[in-house]
Amino acid sequence: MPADVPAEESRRTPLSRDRVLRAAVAFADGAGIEALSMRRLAQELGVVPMALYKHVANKEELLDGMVEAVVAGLDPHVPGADWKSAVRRRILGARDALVRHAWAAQVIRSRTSPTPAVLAYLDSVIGMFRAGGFSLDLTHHAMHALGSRVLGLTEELFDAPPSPGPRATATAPVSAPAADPAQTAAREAMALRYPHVTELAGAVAHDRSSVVGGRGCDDRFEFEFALDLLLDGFERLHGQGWTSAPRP
Amino acid sequence: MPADVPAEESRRTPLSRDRVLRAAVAFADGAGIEALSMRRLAQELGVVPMALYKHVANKEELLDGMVEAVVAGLDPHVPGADWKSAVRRRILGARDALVRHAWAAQVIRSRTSPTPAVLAYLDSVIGMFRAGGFSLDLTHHAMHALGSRVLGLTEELFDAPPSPGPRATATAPVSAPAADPAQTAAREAMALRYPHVTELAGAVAHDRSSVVGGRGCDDRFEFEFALDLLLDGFERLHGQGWTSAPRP
DNA sequence: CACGGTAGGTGTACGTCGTACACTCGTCAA
DNA sequence: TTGACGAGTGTACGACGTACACCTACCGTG
Repeated sequence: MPADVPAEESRRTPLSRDRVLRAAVAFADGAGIEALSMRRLAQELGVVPMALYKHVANKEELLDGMVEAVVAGLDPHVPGADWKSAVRRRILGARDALVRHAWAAQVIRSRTSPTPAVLAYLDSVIGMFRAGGFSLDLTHHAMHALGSRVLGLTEELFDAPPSPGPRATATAPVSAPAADPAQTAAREAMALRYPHVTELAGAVAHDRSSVVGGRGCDDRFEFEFALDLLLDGFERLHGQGWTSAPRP
Repeated sequence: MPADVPAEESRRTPLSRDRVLRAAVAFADGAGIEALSMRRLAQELGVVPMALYKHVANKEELLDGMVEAVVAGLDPHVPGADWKSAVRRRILGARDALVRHAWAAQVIRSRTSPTPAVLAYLDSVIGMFRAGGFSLDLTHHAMHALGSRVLGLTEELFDAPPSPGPRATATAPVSAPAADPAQTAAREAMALRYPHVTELAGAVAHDRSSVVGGRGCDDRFEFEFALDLLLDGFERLHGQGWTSAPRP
């Protein structure tokens, strides 16, 4: 083992949360998410494993950060068009990102609550429906129906906002460090940052308390809504003798 | 440490692959899939960890077995009806099972190739479309469009059948232990067992070799097919002023 | 009845993982 | 000059999956 390298080359750029995240994304892209461990990542960065913990709290937060990095990279918004092509392009753009980073869909699904960039993305899609004149009601069910196609997020997406979410303040660059009344402040900040998500979350009586009955929005209804929409579509196509590639 | 218990109570029912699987499912139902480890499961069964390996090859196979146990429990087939309500009821039945076992969707998605029971399930759904007069073409795209709603399986589902799948023979109770010509035998056995899946897989030119171009069936096309079906549906509903709960 | 094979349960051990905790060191403000 | 502080280090612990050698109770056969 060489005792002491001449002091150059050994100390590279001094590491940072951003560099850690970027390296993690690159590593996962190349070697797969299951190969990503704190130790391997540290090795990749030429550093001892524990050094990473000065920049991310733990592996969970590392994964959150990786999702943020990917989702934040989605292009801002498509030029003005009807809601339909706007939504279409936005979602296809998101899909492209998830195809580029094969691990991302799985990781996003595994997160217990959405990260800020994901919320921002959802907010923009909801905004497109609203701008197209969709009712809150229809927008809500449409979002559920799109389900995993709107990125890779499952239907339990809308859980977090109304809940006492410690995540939103912890991960987001919102100030509000602690204390009790600060929570309402955080809620307000969120309403400003994600107006459409907030509007939707507020308008819908999302009572998950009763699994079976429970008026308002239950998972079952959303599932059937999407299922029937698809089945009706199949029926229509079948009826008119549809065959592949009707669209260029 | 008690030297020697009176010899009763200590040796319970003698363990078996089935008992291991059942215990694993029960444990995951109760404690969550992330809490399930070989050691914990062994403890739950009052046995030393390595004892499990006499009944399952490794943890991967344990998870496969758990999926099998859940999926195999789906009721056989609904009484004769039009394709639409048949498919509908079958899928809702599958969904019920996945709701009962919250871990199942995630585990199914994580499997690299479908287990026999999953194949059988798919086969039955495909069969329903075919019985309804659907073309192979439309059936194929419909299955992709249903995507995660058909259980929890992703779109890369149809990879395995045409590939040199060592899994199909390894996991399935098909005999054919090894050797080269046995492979075609296994393929025939599969065609018998899952006729519709085989038909579909054979008819479709599933070339994943070229990600971008590649005539035939590419992921991108399937994604857009489903997306457009949904968007068209939304447009129609929006146009006719749809509001919640039009169906009982 | 003795006996050897075998299936099923055991014990020990290894390498890997995430990460707690105490440390060293270089930098910069006072 | 000092002393606080933040970034990187080293050591250690308790999980995890599982390889491998072992024991042991049972079996059909001689």
